[in-house]
Amino acid sequence: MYLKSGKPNDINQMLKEFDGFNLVVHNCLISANLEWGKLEEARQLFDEMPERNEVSWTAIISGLLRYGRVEEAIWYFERNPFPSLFSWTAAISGLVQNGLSVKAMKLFVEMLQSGVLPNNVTLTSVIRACGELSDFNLGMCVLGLIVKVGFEHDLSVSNSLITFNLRLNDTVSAMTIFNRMQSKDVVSWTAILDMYVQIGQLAEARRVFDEMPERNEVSWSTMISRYSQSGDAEEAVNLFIHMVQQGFKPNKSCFASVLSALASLEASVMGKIVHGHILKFGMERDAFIGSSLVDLYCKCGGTKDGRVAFDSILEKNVVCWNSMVGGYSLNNQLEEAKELFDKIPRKDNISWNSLITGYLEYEKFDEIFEVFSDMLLSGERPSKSTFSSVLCACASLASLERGKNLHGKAIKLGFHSDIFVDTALVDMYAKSGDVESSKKIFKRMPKRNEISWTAMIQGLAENGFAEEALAVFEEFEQTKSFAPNELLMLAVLFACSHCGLVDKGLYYFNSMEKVYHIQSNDRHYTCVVDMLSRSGRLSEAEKFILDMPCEPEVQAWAALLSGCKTYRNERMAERVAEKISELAEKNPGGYVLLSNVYASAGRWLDVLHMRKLMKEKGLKKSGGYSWIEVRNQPHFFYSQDGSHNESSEIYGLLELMRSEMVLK
DNA sequence: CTAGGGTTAG
Repeated sequence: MYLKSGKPNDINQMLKEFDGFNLVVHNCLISANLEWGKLEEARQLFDEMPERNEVSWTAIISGLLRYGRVEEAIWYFERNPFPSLFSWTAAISGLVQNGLSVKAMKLFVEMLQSGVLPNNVTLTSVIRACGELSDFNLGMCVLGLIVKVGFEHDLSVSNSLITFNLRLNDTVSAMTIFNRMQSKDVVSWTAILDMYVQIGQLAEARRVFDEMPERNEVSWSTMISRYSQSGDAEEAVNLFIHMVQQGFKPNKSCFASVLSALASLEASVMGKIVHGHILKFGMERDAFIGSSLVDLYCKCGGTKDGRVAFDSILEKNVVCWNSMVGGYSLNNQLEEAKELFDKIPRKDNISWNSLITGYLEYEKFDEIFEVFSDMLLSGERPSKSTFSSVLCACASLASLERGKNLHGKAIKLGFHSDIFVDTALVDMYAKSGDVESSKKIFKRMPKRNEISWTAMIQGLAENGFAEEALAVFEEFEQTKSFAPNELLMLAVLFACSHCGLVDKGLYYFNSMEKVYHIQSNDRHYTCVVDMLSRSGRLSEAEKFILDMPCEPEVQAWAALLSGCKTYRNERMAERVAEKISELAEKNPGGYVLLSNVYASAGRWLDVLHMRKLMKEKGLKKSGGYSWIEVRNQPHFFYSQDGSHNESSEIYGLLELMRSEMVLK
């Protein structure tokens, strides 16, 4: 009683005052110290004992294993003069818990050879090891032994067998065992609940949960984490609230799951309340909870609070570091991200990807290639998400050479038919102007999602193959595998606009809400205005833009203005220009756009006027530019001037080529 | 001495 409720120091003090030595009291003290996490004290007590029995040995072995001190535990195990069933079991289960299932199985065989028969506890650990190894045959051997020793109707053993079958995706066997069990406990029910989630039947899992005869914090935790993992964060949080209301005390796993759900909802207020509870229980130093807290605060934009949570984690694992690096990346604190990244003691794949994703989000492309080559040098194997990020950078830079190189690496690493990598490749080749390669990859993709289709349609349209883009869209509609999304429809409208299929475009635009139930946004409207303006249906375009339910983009007016210029409608041009000037007052981009629009319309005086106006207002947005890559080196061409240092040569050559073409 | 639940990127 005293040991369970008392403070370790008081009791250790008592022991010193205790006259003489009592083996039983001493053993109790060792287990108590282990319970309190006082590993060194427990070890010292053990080492100083004048005599030890099998309980002492078992306690120290299992205690060391509980804290992951495998080698020391084995050292004691090998010197144990009383190799009883208990100490064998302690060693085997400890090894399994530390992920050393092969070692555990070897020990189990040794145990059998030494003539000791397993009990139900030993068997549960051994079955778990078979499951971790996903070894069906090994599992069947153990099952034979179970039947032989007569434990096939044991509750714990049956529970373990359910999990073993689930791990091997044999839900039928798992269900059979569950149904045949005479008595079931909360573990059995929780396992079967998880089975329904595994086969994708979350609703059925919820039914099991609601009808379970008995629930504990693990059952709650399972259900909450499953909701969170399958993207239903609201339901996860709801369930958490119910759990607390019903008087269950959430444990670490549960807090970690609910924090993750709150992070995806960016619910900072609720997050702070939960954080309060965690502080009350003193669990904020835990690695699982800590990394979830870091993630929560960073997703809500508070990297400072995130950092405080990070710094208070006692034993940081790689996930903690990754969460913090990802948090900085997310909030455009890329220097902090890199600085922290460099300090990660043992980086994993996600560490690299978190940093790369940050650079991608904020368009720091050079850094991406730098980090990527560091990654390769460090020996870390890029994953499919590494490839999709780095390929995306190549696409943004239209960097064909680098893209091809990556394509080769991806094939070598066996990512050639991964949906994410393939989509990134389709996009990269299309953006770099190599439509043929883009098409080739798209055609042989075994599976496609809406992003793959969008990349292909957009890619074709942008490279001047608008009709083909529309043909691909029609092919998409025939697959009927999923409904198009707004981005896909934007690509379709873009294609219609670029091949003059105005009525078809209008048809698609009108079917967006009616057929596909997609809310059209300002970019879709701009596309339609562009479409109408290009084909000379100017008054229709103007009416369309004025009837828009949302605020039109400046680009919509610009498209109309450009149409006015092409079809020489001076009066409308005046009206539109007026409108653009109004909008341009509001944002700096507007001025640049306006000056570019005027420039292309040939009104140089107005251009000069606009640029002057911008200068006066202190607006410093650079004009548009274009670039091309030669031998991995980008060359930039700005629209205002001949800023490229070989521009006169380039333009000269261009002129020469033009005359050649005319001569032919 | 045991079975069931946990955090990060895309």
